[in-house]
Amino acid sequence: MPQPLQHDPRSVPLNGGPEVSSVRKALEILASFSLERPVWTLSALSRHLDLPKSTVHNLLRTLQTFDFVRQDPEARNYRLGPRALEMGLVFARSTEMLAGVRPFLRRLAEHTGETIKMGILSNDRVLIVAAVESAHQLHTRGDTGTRWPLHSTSLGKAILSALPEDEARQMVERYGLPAVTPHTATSWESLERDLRQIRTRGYALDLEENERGVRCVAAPVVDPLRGSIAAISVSGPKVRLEDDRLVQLARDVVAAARSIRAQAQVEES
Amino acid sequence: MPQPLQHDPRSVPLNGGPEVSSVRKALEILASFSLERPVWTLSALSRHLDLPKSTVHNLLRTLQTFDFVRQDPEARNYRLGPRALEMGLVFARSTEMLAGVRPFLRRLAEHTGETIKMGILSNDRVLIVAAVESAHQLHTRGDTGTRWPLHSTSLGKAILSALPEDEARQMVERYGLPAVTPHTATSWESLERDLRQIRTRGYALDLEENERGVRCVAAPVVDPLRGSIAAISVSGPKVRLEDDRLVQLARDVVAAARSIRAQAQVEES
DNA sequence: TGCGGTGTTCAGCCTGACGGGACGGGCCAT
DNA sequence: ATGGCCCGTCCCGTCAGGCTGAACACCGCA
Repeated sequence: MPQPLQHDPRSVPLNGGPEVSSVRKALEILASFSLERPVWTLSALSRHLDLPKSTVHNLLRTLQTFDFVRQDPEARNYRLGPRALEMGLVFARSTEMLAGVRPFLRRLAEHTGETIKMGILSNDRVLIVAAVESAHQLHTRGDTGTRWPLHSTSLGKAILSALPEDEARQMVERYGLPAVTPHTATSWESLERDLRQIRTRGYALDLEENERGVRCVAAPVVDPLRGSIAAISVSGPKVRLEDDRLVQLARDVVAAARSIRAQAQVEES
Repeated sequence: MPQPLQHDPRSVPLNGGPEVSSVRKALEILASFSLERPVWTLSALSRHLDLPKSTVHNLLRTLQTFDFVRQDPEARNYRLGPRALEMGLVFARSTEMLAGVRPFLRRLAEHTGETIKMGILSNDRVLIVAAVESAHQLHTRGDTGTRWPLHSTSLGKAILSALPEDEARQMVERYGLPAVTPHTATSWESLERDLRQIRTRGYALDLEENERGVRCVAAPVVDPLRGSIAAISVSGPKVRLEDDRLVQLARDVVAAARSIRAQAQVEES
């Protein structure tokens, strides 16, 4: 069963130049809080990040004074603080494309009956920023806040397809191409062939590349001014998404992506 | 005209013990990004925080590698990155009380016809975490992500009323009691009298204490397990919120707060 | 062609972050 | 009770590494 990604201390991108290591450690602490593991004890963090307890303690104390992290008074364990939410809200509301997408996603969900997700690039993976779940008994989850690999998901591939090729390649190789299912592309060459197709036809497919039995179609949403790139997808069980329906869904997704971009442009006033 | 609060470099709470100063600086950078000022240049940050440009530059570089901050490739200015959103989502979805409140707020908004807000404590102020705006032509804004003083708002006072008295006092005095309008309580003693009343009757009023012509009623929502405290409010123009209607609205708000708490408890499974 | 604005780089000094180790308190099973 | 084990907290000596000021490159404007 594929899992959304937890923070992995190894994989951190380099963008040249020296870093402030104490800040890096503090950010690694922050990044450790995920949907799957929203609560940490000091010692667990210390083991997870392979840092002495006292170091983690110092950093946590500093994070606490800003309410980025909070300590439960009795259980003494740590979780994110309201400051985290504040930053998220500021990001969301100051990013034009994200501001008014929900209605579009909802409409697409109603029209297709399947789960709709929207994702953006975050640290070499796709972060789900908005989702509307299908009403069907059998459906894919739409968990906002989770992160997934670029190379095994339709959202990821859609985003990659809209990126300059060398950037795309760097990102993919920084994270690697693990075989999530037997259908996952595990070499840049095969992925690259896929991306070329995606660019010409305008949408990306995921045929059980990230989870057995699940198919998806995604289209990129590019904000021409300021190069931020998002993607939206329709996903569902293979039994409902046979080949010919997939083509129809692709059309719907591409159309929705276009109208989101159009609306974002209008709002740039 | 009252403004939501920007980050103020001076006012930062102390919780005893030493801090990691480079981390503190990095967090001050993050906290500088607000709804009112979501984009910064390096030099502006350096002036704002009174730090050398090279220092800010180092810190920004580190924040960038984790996608907490992004630099626009051509404009070269900085804004928050997707990682900020991720943290916000993790916080929101791992905080039981916040998970399913929107329907309650929407219902209350429909029933009262006025703007509904929900706020939590963040760094000695109230952070608006969710809101539904009134459909009336004339209405108060519901800007999520903004922060307001504790002593001059109904949300703030409702939260204070649910806190141990000494904690409440510390928070208020850390921030100070500026006179936002002529009706604002400017001494702890007068505020304290107000809080006592709030505790006995269960709701807080704001009679033009934060903005001329605006009245609000708020009730606290306490999560008994794990001491997190929120509040919800109804706010609108004085002309629609005369004395007797306020009493009715107070009843509605208190009832809504109760049902939110009840639902949160159920979900603690 | 300068001037004021931006962001970036570098190297040396000295601070202040780091981490080992000691401490105190719950909790559980012995 | 008693020990073991986990938790978080504290302190202080050491020396890596963060901080900074100055120099630099770039851009747009006058």
